[in-house]
Amino acid sequence: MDEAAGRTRSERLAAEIAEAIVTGALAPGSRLDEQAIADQYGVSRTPVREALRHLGSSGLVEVRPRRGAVVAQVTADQLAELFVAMGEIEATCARLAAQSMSPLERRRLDALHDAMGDLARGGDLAAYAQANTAFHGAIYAGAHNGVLLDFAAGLRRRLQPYREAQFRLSGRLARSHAEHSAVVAAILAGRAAEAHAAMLRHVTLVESSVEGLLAREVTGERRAARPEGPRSRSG
Amino acid sequence: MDEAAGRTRSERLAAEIAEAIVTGALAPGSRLDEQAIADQYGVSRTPVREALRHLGSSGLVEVRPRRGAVVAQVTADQLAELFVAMGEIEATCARLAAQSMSPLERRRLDALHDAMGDLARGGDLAAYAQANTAFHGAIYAGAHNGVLLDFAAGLRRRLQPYREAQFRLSGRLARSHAEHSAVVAAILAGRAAEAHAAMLRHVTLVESSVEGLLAREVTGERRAARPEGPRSRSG
DNA sequence: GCACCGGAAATTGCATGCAACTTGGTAAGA
DNA sequence: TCTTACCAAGTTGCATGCAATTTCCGGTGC
Repeated sequence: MDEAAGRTRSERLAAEIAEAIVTGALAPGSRLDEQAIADQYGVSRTPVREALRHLGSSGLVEVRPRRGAVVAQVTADQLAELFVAMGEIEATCARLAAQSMSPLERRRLDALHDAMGDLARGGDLAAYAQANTAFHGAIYAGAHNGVLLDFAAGLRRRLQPYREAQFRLSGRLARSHAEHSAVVAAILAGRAAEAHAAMLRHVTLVESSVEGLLAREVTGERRAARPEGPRSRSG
Repeated sequence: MDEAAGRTRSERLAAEIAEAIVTGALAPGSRLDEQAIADQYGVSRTPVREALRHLGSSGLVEVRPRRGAVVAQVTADQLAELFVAMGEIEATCARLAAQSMSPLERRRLDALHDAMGDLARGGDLAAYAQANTAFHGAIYAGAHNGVLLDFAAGLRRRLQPYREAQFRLSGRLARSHAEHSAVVAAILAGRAAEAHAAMLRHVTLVESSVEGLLAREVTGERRAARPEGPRSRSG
């Protein structure tokens, strides 16, 4: 039946709404009407409210007191900040991983990296993207720090839509794999500072390539999405 | 009178409960009975539930589905992870601050640091602790990254109880100020890598001094595992 | 004596209802 | 025509009530 029986309705709602957001089914800026969502899922407003609050504290939705919730509107500035933070956290995890990964973890990272080389040469975008998530996840885990792991995972989820777009660029796969090679080599050799630098360089390049896409999307976007309201975003 | 009039009851409740936790009025592990809290604050359970969920996602309380909420129980291992993460984030902010602080921000940081020198020499623990929060906050802000700022502020709040204990140690004030000097000098000169290293060293020293206190506190309450987890797994 | 089992109390999760606030639209006045 | 006041509709915040689950406690069997 429902294998999620142990979880509460609000948890399942939060998971479903989050899925709808990261997959793009709910566009940024969309209003999240409590009653409408409640009707849609056949529950009352109470668990919907809890789910929205939960997503609010994870940054996926923006809850404004007495004014309802909307799918988090990521401005260009905020996206840049997210990418910088992501890069720094990933680089930190890479440095810690170089210091404290177990031999088994290192072997697995190496094997995963090798397998991704085949995927990159084969040009399988979807498979590479999935393996890429596992690759970065392995490095987060290798840092042996649950706090950083949670933070990195949350950031990655928020950046998921923008990150996927980046792989559509031709030639990014081989380049991504080459950058990974530098990271893996440093981690396997235990060269912490080098692992940090290599990962930071990698994510910074991802960021700059995404920024190109974003510039087109944000500035050239038609009114179809209808952002909630042009609030003065001077900062 | 009530300057929090614009905020909702659940927000005020969250702030008050958080205050009670970080000040130690609510001990770690305490059960947080919804009805009891509701009666205590003269509200219904609904806003209490929302406040508890909010605090749950910030890490201050642990909410277990269908089993109620308790003040987050921080084990020795988790505390170590929190300090490591805090140190890495602070160091990252220091490096970014060295790169991107405005001249005004640098002057203000320098002035604050000077003022803290007087407080340290005067031995005013409370004033120094307050200024210390402002000092680190200035560096978070100097990184010009709201994501890292939020993360650092959240971590700092969770570590607040343990951090305060550390200042009670004699001689820590002068030592703290000396370590700050290295950080400030690097930031003002724009030496990013040096700022990173100096801040990491500073926070690591704070961590090790707190670990001594914690060892006594934790073992006094309940027999805990060895403070240093087995990093290299045998098997 | 100890483990196991069953029922009652307590507590959480959710549904429903109402009041307060926000918002969109309309009309009056300058 | 633009601004402002106001009113109505819609939405959120909160209180209350009920059902489901957990927890506690006493009894029973081994």
